[in-house]
Amino acid sequence: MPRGHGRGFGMGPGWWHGRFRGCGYRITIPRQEILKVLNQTEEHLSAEEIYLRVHKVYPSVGLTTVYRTLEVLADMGLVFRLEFGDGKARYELVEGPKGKLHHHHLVCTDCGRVIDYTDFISEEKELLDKTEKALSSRHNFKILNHQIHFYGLCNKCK
Amino acid sequence: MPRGHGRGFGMGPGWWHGRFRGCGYRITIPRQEILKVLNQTEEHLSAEEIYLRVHKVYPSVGLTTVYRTLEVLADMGLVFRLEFGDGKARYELVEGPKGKLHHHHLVCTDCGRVIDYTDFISEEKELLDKTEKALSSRHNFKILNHQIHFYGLCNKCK
DNA sequence: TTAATTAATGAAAATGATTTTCAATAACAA
DNA sequence: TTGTTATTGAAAATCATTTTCATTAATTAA
Ligand SMILES: [Mn+2]
Ligand SMILES: [Mn+2]
Ligand SMILES: [Zn+2]
Ligand SMILES: [Zn+2]
Repeated sequence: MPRGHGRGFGMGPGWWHGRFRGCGYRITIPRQEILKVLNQTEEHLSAEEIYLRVHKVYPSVGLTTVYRTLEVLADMGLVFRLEFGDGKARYELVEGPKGKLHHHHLVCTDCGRVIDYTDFISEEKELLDKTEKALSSRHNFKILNHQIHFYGLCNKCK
Repeated sequence: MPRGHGRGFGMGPGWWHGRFRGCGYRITIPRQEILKVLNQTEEHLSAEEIYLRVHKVYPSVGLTTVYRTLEVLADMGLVFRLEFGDGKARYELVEGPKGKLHHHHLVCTDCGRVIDYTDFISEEKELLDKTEKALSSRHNFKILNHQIHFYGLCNKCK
């Protein structure tokens, strides 16, 4: 198992410390706890849901700080901010628990359930790369990332 | 040119009348004007932008009605509601002006510009179909539609 | 056509997520 | 330890969207 960027659960001070310091950010309890929450779930949590979980352990942490921290983390490229159309933004680690990396989403338009689509068909990745390059040059557009959302009805709702 | 669903600009009462009646909806001036606005632009307008344009012609039409109408139109499957991450929803006709159909979007994270990506690579469509089928069965999920958003920097912003 | 029915509307108020303000706090470099 | 200043929490502000409710007007029945 590669150790370069690897990170498990009991890794001491947290792999993100260096990243923070490098950007001139201070390491604070709210920031650590918010990252812990994100690293402990497979869900796509809203700011308020994250707040509630942090709040259980550190009741002094406020919702405002959660919003601010999530913005910082998104700017640093540590978390993705996702909108599935239910009016609130949702967040997930770019490099999620169990080393989960880039993936796409199935969203149930009825109950709001979100399924990560990780069974990545290799052809898809290739085609996406090719498409990104074509679009990049055709529209003189520097593509940094992309999102694919499938909307429909989950097994319970259809 | 097929006439079945075809529609140009000077088509009289509007091709959507039948659709409305079929759903039990009444045909009103606000609804007609909102559809006109959407049919006259290639942009991805917010509710307020649509409101401003309708308001110029019919100052009595209110923003509330624009929101309500857009919801109806989305439910009817005549318009798509899109979120590009700037905090306001944007709308476009499913079957846009010049007969533009399904397409994807390039979004500039700096200036917010949205580019329709219609230069559709045929392989992409095929692969997407295949992927939809695979996901459908693997997750027992009924996929109704999908969105692909590429985020990055446009020629002016990079 | 006209009257009756009721969907649709507009204004104002309410909502809910997110952002801003600002004085107090705490991280950390020296 | 101390000084500097980034970060914080609470409260207020903002902004898009929704709800409420009395009025209006599209459609239907006569
Ligand atoms: Mn995910
Ligand atoms: Mn478009
Ligand atoms: Zn569902
Ligand atoms: Zn731009």
